[in-house]
Amino acid sequence: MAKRPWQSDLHWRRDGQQDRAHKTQSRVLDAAETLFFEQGYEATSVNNVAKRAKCSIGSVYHHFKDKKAIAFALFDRMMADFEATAKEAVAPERWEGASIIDILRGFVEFTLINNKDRPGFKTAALEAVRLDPALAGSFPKQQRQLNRALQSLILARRTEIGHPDPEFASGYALDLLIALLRARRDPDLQQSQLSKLSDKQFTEQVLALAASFLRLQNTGKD
Amino acid sequence: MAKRPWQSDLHWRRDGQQDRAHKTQSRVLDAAETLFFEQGYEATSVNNVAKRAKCSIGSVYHHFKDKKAIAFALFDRMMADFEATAKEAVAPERWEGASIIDILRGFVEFTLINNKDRPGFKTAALEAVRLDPALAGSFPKQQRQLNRALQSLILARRTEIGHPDPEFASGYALDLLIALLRARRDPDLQQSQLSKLSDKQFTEQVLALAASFLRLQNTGKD
DNA sequence: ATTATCTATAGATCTATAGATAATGC
DNA sequence: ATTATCTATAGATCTATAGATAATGC
Repeated sequence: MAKRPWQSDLHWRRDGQQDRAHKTQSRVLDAAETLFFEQGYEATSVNNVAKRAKCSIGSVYHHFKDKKAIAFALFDRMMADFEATAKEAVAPERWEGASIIDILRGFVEFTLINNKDRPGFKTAALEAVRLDPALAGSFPKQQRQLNRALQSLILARRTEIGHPDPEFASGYALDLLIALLRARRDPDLQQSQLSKLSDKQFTEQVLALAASFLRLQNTGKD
Repeated sequence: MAKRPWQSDLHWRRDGQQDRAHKTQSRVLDAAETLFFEQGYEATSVNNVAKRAKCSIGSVYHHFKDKKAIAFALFDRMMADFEATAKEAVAPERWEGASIIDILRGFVEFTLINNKDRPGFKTAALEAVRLDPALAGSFPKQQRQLNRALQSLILARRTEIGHPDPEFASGYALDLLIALLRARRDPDLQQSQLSKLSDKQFTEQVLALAASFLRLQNTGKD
């Protein structure tokens, strides 16, 4: 496999050669993802991780050079997962015959599900960036790529857009959705009306807002 | 001074009786606010704090029972500052003759300035909540209060609102502004169009969006 | 024969205290 | 006389390694 740009020798991690090696590494990463999210990176000892992964501390250090390397491996795993999912999600053939609102709905629903399934997904990654500032660009870069892909899916349907500047409007509408999705997720914004809505209601509300901003024309489906 | 609900004996802190005592406590809190924000609570040693505050570690422990007590004192200070500022900001006499858009602009501008001046303001508070989950409600409660106060300022001008449900719309519009302000602040959302705008442009953009959502009528100010 | 796992522990922090010294303000 | 500050350090982690034992797969 080609080296990813965020990997380096600093991020040493053993190339497991046995089946159980891969399984242990996965268990360690799963344990770390949960604990780093719940308690933070520093508050989590390598012993905590080992215990939750049901292996010894020595085993952890056999697979990972040091504690940092665990965080870097989590970052790597998150980037790979994100890349794979994003690539599949924005494949043009997947959206043949779909309207702009269908695409936006797909994006919102996917994000809501992902936020629920893996709450620690991003926290761990941000930790890695703190440990090695050189990584700072990688994640935003990937998100920008996803955004651009979504935007070009939308602009391929620009006849639906009533806004005078479709380029600007489509980018701004995506920002809007991302901002609202985050606000809903944010634990200390639970006072808002946004958080009181069910997933379904939330989705419809924000889509209505985006549609009104873009001034989407009804394309005459059924 | 009356005890605040988030204070308790767990949050022990010496009642300084000399001038320099108050100054030292402030220096310690300032140092901690910065360091907790930059490196996180666990990664910051009490010695780090003492050094930045230009005092000894023994002095820190003279004023604060333990490391947690520093975080709690920061939380306390943030709550008090927030309360004072919010109370002044939403005083009805301050907004006599102002339109809804003036009020919203005031809110956005204030938040932008505060985010810039004290980036660690809220991080430290969130740390305290993690250390004592019983605090979890206090901050959202205060924000809700501010929101309600803003909302009632807006609803006092409901004749400007064209939206059929002013109660819902005004709450939702505030949520929208808060979400967009956060997205702009979020360091790993720097890819967005939101972050590319200047403060001035950003303010006008989000106000236009809120105005369009509320369907504000021009009240005839030239 | 190689790779993965374990136990035990050295060495490096870091928190919190003890005890001595200096500054304050009545 | 009281309060604030300092230095020095005990005791409790926590990271990372060494060295022995067990499992894998050629």
